[in-house]
Amino acid sequence: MRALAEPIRLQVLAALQNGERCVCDLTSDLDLGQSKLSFHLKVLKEVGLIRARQEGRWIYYGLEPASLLLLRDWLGELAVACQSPAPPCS
Amino acid sequence: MRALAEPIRLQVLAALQNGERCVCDLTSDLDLGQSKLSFHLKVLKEVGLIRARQEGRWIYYGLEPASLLLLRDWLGELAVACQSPAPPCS
DNA sequence: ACCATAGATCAATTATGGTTGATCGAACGT
DNA sequence: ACGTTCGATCAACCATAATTGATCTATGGT
Repeated sequence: MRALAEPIRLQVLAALQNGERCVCDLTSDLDLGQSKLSFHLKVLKEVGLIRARQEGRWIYYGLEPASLLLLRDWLGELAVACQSPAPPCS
Repeated sequence: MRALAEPIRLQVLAALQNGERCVCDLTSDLDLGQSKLSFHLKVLKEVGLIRARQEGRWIYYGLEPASLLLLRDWLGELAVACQSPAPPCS
């Protein structure tokens, strides 16, 4: 969850929404320094939100649908039963 | 999204999962200092994830289902179209 | 073998966000 | 009107995370 806190990382996820992209494309897409982007990609990869695939000289990053759906379902469950009446304060 | 970054705030959301609770109950539920809890409640309220309702001397906090479902749907959309083939790197 | 490029990593700095304790305001009871 | 309790707020401190520039590794081309 902390991984979603950073605006740049949300941009990265949005940029990967339509499929894999290599790092060099992402740097120009999002207009970011190489080091900065690499840092955020690492954070996203460590928590399992994205995955990396090396192909020759380039590395393609893509979303990891399973973990996204996990988060999605968790938010859904929160929203289900939250309308119960308040218990009286002790 | 930044509001979900902090572990304590996730605990608060979980504590509200089954309905409203007043601040005094939350402090004992989560074993938190009053000041600390108040700070995190403020953050969650500012982004619209929870709402406050005053009843006499007490204030009851509850989840805001609409915003939770909004986030939920956003994660769902991310996971839909992300399996497209990677465009070749320029 | 050599050079160029993609990308990761590291150390130093900076910025951001969380914690703590004290104080303040509002609502209630007597 | 007074004391008490709930909860918000503020200022000072502390911790964590992001940025920057340089360096390092690996791959591919010539």
